[in-house]
Amino acid sequence: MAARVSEIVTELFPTLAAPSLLAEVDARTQTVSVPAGGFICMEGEACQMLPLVTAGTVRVFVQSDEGREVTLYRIQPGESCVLTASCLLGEADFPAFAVAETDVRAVVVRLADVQAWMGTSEAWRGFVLGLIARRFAEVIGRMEDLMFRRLDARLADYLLDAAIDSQVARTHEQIATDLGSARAVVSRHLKALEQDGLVALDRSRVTLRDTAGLRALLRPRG
Amino acid sequence: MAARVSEIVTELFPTLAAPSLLAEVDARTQTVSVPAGGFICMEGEACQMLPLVTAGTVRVFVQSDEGREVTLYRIQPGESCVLTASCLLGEADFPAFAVAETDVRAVVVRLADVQAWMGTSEAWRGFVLGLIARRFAEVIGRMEDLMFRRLDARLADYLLDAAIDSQVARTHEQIATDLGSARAVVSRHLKALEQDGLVALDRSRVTLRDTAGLRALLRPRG
DNA sequence: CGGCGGCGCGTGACTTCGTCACAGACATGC
DNA sequence: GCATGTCTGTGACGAAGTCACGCGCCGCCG
Repeated sequence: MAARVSEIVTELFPTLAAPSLLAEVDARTQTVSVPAGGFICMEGEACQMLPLVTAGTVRVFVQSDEGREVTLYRIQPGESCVLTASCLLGEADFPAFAVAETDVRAVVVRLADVQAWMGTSEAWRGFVLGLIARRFAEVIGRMEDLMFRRLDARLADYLLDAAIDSQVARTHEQIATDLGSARAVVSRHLKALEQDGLVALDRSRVTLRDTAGLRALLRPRG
Repeated sequence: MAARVSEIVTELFPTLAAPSLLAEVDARTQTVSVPAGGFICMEGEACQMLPLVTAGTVRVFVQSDEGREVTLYRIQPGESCVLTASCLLGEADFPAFAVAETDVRAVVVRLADVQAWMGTSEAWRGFVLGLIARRFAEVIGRMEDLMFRRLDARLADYLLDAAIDSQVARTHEQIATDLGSARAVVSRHLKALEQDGLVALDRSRVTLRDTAGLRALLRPRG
């Protein structure tokens, strides 16, 4: 089964497909599973592993003392938890929470290997640095979004983005934590959208009725 | 004068003090000056240089279309613009603005050297990655701050931190952009603090009168 | 010296958003 | 059907951002 790891990596992480690195990967990593809801990393922890996600999604978020949350980003297959990476490499504590949203499979690389490969593999270096840079930019973009855009614009954006077949199968609560807002506020905005005929509301589901109308709401910073 | 660069670097960036690296630094870098108010890097630019700041401070911030700003962090002597670094290494665009707050001097390293040294110098690698990791954590912490703490707590924090000899020589406008708020709001809060006897207000200056009282305001997430 | 213009500040009116509380609607299992 | 927990709707309120305007201080210039 060890050969399988490099195959998975080659497919999902094409930039890592350098022969010498893949041999190392086969020899020195293992795969793990985390069930939906499981914690990957907690705030303040010192990380010891770098997970390369091969299946499922991980949500990374910060949380206030009172329980309000803001989602920073999600890790998809083919990506990695760069916060973990930056903790490992910079010896800082993890500043957020990461939980599996679905069942997650990942190839885990040990701290020592992460660091060693930074020196020995051009491909590995480019991969890790690229991830960190893109995430950093993404988080800053998210911050701009949260600070400067009005909720109706962000909500419209979110709905258009999250819709599958014009349906968003989420509760107002889930939408609120993704947007960094509060459930009651999201409910009110959704109600307003419904009254304008842009969406239809059901329990745990929003159906988009007028995507052009929704797109018209994006303007503030869209 | 070339020998001087490695001396400056040794003093301000002690973790870079590896002989072979310093020789490279002497041979391949130059120093630059930027006057107060000068732009270091603009949003959307592709960066070509990595500046290691040796004197002065740089403010890195995001800006809304309407002109509202949020300061992400400041770069002090001995630090570097890690956003630049992450752009360089990850080939992403710079997602914010960086301007010199005071006259700034810096040693600049060319893109090619930044990348080459990542492979050849352990010290360089540790330096760059450490900077990125700490900044990433700092920005996330800032986001928590902005999202979850009330303005009076953040303002008290800011005043205590920025005071020199119990004086903060800034306009309400400057304070507001640092806090990611609006001038009018800051004015109101400062007025309230004055009425509670915690500060005294003059044109372009806040004088702290009761630091213990100010510290008592920090509690929400402090 | 007087007037003028820019900047910094104070303040009121209004909007948006978060918080809290509570009620009703729906789902599920018994 | 009934009970319980989850999801949603809504009103009241407070915190914060927006907009507008006026005032005082200061430097400048005629």
